[in-house]
Amino acid sequence: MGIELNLNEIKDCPHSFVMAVNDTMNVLTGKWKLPIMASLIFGKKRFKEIEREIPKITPRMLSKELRELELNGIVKRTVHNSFPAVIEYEFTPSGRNIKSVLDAMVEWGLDHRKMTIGKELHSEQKAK
Amino acid sequence: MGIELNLNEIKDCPHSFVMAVNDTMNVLTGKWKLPIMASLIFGKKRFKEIEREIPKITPRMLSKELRELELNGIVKRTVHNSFPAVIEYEFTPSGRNIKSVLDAMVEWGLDHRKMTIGKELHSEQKAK
DNA sequence: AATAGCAGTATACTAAAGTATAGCGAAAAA
DNA sequence: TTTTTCGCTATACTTTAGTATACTGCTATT
Repeated sequence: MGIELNLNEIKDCPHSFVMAVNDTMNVLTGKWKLPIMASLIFGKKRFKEIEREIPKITPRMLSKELRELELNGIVKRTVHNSFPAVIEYEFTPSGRNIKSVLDAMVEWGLDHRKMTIGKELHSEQKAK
Repeated sequence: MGIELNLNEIKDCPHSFVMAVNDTMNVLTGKWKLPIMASLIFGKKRFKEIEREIPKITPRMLSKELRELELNGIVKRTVHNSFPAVIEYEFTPSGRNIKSVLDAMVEWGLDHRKMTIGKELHSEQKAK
């Protein structure tokens, strides 16, 4: 599978590929998405727990990003009907699968650093 | 390989993984990076060629994004000493390899759509 | 001689993303 | 009874990303 395109494919079917990449990018972009996901790797967490694990995040951003992740089907929000209500966040199955994308990113990223040693300063990579 | 973490790994070595993911995200984020890369898939291109292939891009953005891609070691810029000078952009080897990340994104993206049919409107995914 | 193409840059602007700070209503702890 | 915790929201602000429009110096074409 993949984006291996010959000249027929590029005329016939790349639209769904482009959409798929866009969907994935939508899930991953935003300053706090990855830290939030990292904090959910080991299981359910409550709002304040996540907030504590990500020192500089504001509740506004955490709330906003969690809502997006929920809308996009990455994270499931559960309200337990106890008093006071306990609310928990966790990955959906599909959300957990995004690890495969992160794996590919880790692999390429490490490789890329190896291949570019001495050719550039990686500190400049952030200097946009 | 990958981000498969046990409790030892998460204490000892995740920093390089996090940096690797960040490097990859830096390469992929920005409205025009993917279209530009798509236009370079089949080989070298000149500035104006790329510009023509991406109808709504402005020369300012094209210039900026190409410069970033170059700084990040994804794209190579070559000035041929003909008159007038012809300037060409092409992938570096490492840049070409990022296809592996895009493949993973296509795969997850398609899968994710299948898994969430009926559960959400994908049009909402863009509505941040 | 005038026009068009190349490879961009300059300046000014709008829109989107992110931050800072404060506060809410309910309940539990001190 | 005051304070703290939970799970957020509201308002205002700053910063970053992207757009619009014009222009440059050079060469080639008409």
